[in-house]
Amino acid sequence: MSITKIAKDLGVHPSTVSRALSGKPGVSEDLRNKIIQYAEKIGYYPDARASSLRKKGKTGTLGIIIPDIGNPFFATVIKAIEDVLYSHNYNFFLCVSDEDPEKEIFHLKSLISHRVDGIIAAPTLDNKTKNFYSKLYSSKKTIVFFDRFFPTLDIPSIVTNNEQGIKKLINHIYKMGHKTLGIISLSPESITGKIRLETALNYAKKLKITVQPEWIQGFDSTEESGYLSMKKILKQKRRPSVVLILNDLTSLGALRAISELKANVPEEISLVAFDDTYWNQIFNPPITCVKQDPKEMGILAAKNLINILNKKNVLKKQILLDTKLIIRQSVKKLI
Amino acid sequence: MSITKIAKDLGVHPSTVSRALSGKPGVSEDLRNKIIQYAEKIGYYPDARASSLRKKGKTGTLGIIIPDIGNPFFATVIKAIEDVLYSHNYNFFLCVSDEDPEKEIFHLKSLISHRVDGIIAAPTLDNKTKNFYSKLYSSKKTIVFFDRFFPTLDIPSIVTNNEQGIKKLINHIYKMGHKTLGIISLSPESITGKIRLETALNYAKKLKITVQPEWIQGFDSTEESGYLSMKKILKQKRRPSVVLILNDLTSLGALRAISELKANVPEEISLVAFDDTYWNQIFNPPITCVKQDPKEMGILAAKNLINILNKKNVLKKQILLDTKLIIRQSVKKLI
DNA sequence: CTGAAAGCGCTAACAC
DNA sequence: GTGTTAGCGCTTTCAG
Repeated sequence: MSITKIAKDLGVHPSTVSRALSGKPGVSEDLRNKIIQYAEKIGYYPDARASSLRKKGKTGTLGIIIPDIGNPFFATVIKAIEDVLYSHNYNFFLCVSDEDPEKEIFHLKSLISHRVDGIIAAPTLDNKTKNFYSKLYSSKKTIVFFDRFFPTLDIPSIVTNNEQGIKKLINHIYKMGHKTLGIISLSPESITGKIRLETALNYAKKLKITVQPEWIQGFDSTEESGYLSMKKILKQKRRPSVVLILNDLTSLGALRAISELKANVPEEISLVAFDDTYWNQIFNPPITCVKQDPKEMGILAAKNLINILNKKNVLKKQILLDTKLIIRQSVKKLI
Repeated sequence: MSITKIAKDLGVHPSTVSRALSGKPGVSEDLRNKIIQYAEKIGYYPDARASSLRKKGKTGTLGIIIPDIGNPFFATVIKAIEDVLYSHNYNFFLCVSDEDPEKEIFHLKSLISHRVDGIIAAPTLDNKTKNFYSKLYSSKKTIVFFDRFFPTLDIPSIVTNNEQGIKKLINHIYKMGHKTLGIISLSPESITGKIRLETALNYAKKLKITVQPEWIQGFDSTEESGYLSMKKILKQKRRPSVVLILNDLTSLGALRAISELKANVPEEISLVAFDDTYWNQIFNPPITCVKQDPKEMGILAAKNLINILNKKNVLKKQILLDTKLIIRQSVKKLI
């Protein structure tokens, strides 16, 4: 199944076959058709490796790195990226980092070995990964970050305005009269979680909303952590009037805990969440939240990468996406 | 950044560099170390294309084809596959078919061009795709199907026992005393949907459960379809006592319709669903359902493929996975 | 232990 | 129009 074999079988030269199959001029229509038909008949598909190797050009492949496909947020981003890439004829390797710097670097090396044209990544924020991305970038590899980025690296990125989102939520509960706040946080390694938590604490302080240390729970960005954290908060004798949950999977767990303990929302406890996923609308009552736009994030990341590859101008290096407050019925009006 | 460049810089022969870097014997330790250090210093990563081209061996890459990453079921399968592949050092191209035969065939061709070692696919069931897979398989490509398969093709597959799952659900509602049943079905192209629907209809008939034609709704496998279908059923003056929903995304939509219309489950209407995803547990009341095992499906698909690639024996060609009935509180007891 | 030469499958530049 | 030649980056003989 190679151009050489076809050439031999048809008694012509390999270069003629190459020209015929790749639509280049310089072959008579008769011969071209004969070659194309024969190639189809024997089920020939050109070897992309050999072709890209010889052309010294692009491979038409990209690498995408995400921490977790199980998270609907990332699944949605990937879906949007896929859409753009397909319409531009790119294939991509999907790499899962599990937030593990070693695993991420392993994948990066392998992507480089496969000579991908570019990399779209939600990077694990760690010194090792930072150094590696930095090296790659200075050796002219095309990289676009989404969801997270390294503040000290000048690599294009598409990130949600997390501070804005948190402030919108806290403003809302403030207006509803809440003065005590609990928080279900994320993995301590998550920069996203760190930013959201810090913004929440600072802004709550500014508005004189009390956050007792024992009201801050969460050890991880998983459903399990959300579940256990919410249970811990609910079992305290002095509870906050409202709990802020910092992402989608943890809020799923928190909601499960609430269902299980049959806590009444918003009468006994109010709830607000970062991220608007599937379940926020069908919970009883529907959850007030701040919505990121993972679809837009994916589209922008992919388009930016492609623009850079095509040497087109990229308008902004760092894109900050707005969040949207969606008011539902999970916050009790106290005033 | 090539072996030749390293060889030139160090004044040795490319073949020596190759031996040194790939851990082959026949290089003095001193020279080997010198070469390895130099390679690291200049950030050299071997060209996987050139290497696999020359070795005439495997590329270490696979292709995965799914209809939709937005669907949590497939996201979970992918996650499991990724886990197995990573531990066996395989990279993979992720391809999304959108249930479009043309798109799927386009992706298949591109996977072949990239000379993937094997393909794991939840195929779109269509004559065109069937013929294409059939051709690929007879030309010795390694393929494993999951979630769906072509009954007339002898290609290994890992599929859920859909009939069993539906029967478990219908048995349950029968025991609870229900005599009238509505169904929210899937896309007419979905073989999974077809099997589930037919089994439900036949088995209901057998148990003398009535299914009026206007109680069968659904035009698609999406959230939207589930939402609109449930609304249609709820608005009828003569309604079934229980509604069976045939997958996860449609049940999400159905639950949204129920929340919106404030229908009381299970007092006004009972619910059972195929698939146990995130939201079944946090809905009020929690949804009785039958659970597939997407994780197991992914693990088996990946392991089977790897076994075949390693010429190990595959125990069973067609694996049928059991379903599990999870009884919660969405079905009213009528007797 | 190291070097030389050949070739994986393909394409681009150059002949005729 | 078609053939010839060279070489992308790598590995694998075979020499020395």
